[in-house]
Amino acid sequence: MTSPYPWILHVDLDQFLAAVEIRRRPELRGRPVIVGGTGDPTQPRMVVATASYEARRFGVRSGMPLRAAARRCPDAVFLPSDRAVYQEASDEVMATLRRLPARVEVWGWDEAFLGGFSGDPQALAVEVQRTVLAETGLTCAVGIGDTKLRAKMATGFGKPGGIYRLTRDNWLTVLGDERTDALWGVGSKTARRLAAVGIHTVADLPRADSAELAEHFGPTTGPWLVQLGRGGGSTQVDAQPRIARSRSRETTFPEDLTDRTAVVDRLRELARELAHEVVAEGRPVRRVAVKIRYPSFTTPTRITTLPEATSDVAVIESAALDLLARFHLERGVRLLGVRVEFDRS
DNA sequence: TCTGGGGTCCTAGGACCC
DNA sequence: TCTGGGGTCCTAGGACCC
Repeated sequence: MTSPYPWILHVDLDQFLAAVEIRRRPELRGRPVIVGGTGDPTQPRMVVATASYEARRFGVRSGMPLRAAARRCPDAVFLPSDRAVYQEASDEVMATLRRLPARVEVWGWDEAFLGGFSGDPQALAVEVQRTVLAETGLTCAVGIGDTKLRAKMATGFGKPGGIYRLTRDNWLTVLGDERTDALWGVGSKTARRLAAVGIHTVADLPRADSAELAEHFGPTTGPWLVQLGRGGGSTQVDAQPRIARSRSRETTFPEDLTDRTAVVDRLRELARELAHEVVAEGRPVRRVAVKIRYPSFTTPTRITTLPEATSDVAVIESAALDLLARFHLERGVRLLGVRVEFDRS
């Protein structure tokens, strides 16, 4: 049977970081596992990256301070975040997906869109789950949709481990009464601003006047919000690897830095590390930014454009130090960050 | 519960040029 | 003469996502 829909699948690994940890330590299966920071829940200024479903039952969520997680779930196993291992596991999963008869667009560590296939999307979704589990030992939810947005939102209903389908036929039935911040791309701030102009639910958005929303939210964002309410948007799945536009390194210190020399030293380290990394990858740097977070949590950024793109580590480092001179450092520094941007081509 | 790290994209306003 | 209009580049900040 031919389908009137250009199907897209969205694949999302279940509790990815925790699942990877459980895979290498099977004795953890069934226990609440919390991954984040150094894995020491007595340390401040560290947060949960991923909590296993067992830990989520205690109310533990991503982004929660580890100390708060430990209060809610004192018996949990706390593990440090091990980026290299997660990247490797992610590569395994993506390689597995690429062997299936579909284009694969990687969307972060634990997500991908699949498109450009023919045939039954339900059968492919089952095949995705079966193959990923067989070859990597990891489980995933799969969303089926006729746009990327619908596929992505569908996955949420499939979690964990299930399959769900959202199309133009059931979009508003399923999501129409939900608050706007249920949408992928609408957060609490935008939801509040939408509510202020009388838009409360997903179904309110396609009824809204695009021009009026453009007045409130800008020429791109306004019409995009209306589209979002319809579940519309891109149907393109692009297998080309994405070329990063920027790269950054940042550190929150266990205790605020109060000594100017210490701040300078740490910034120098961050800038050098980052510069060496991107230079080794053959990516000349065009812009350099420095970010500071004060104890008050205000977080200004200063950025400069270099006269020309450079692969000279010393030039990048000194640009960062020049930017640092434009900040007040007297009241202490909670976080220091450096970002470099590349020329688009 | 005192709030990580790594990204992307959009908007607003000023500078500058014709 | 008291004030044009468009285009582009740059910076700073905000919002959002995983």
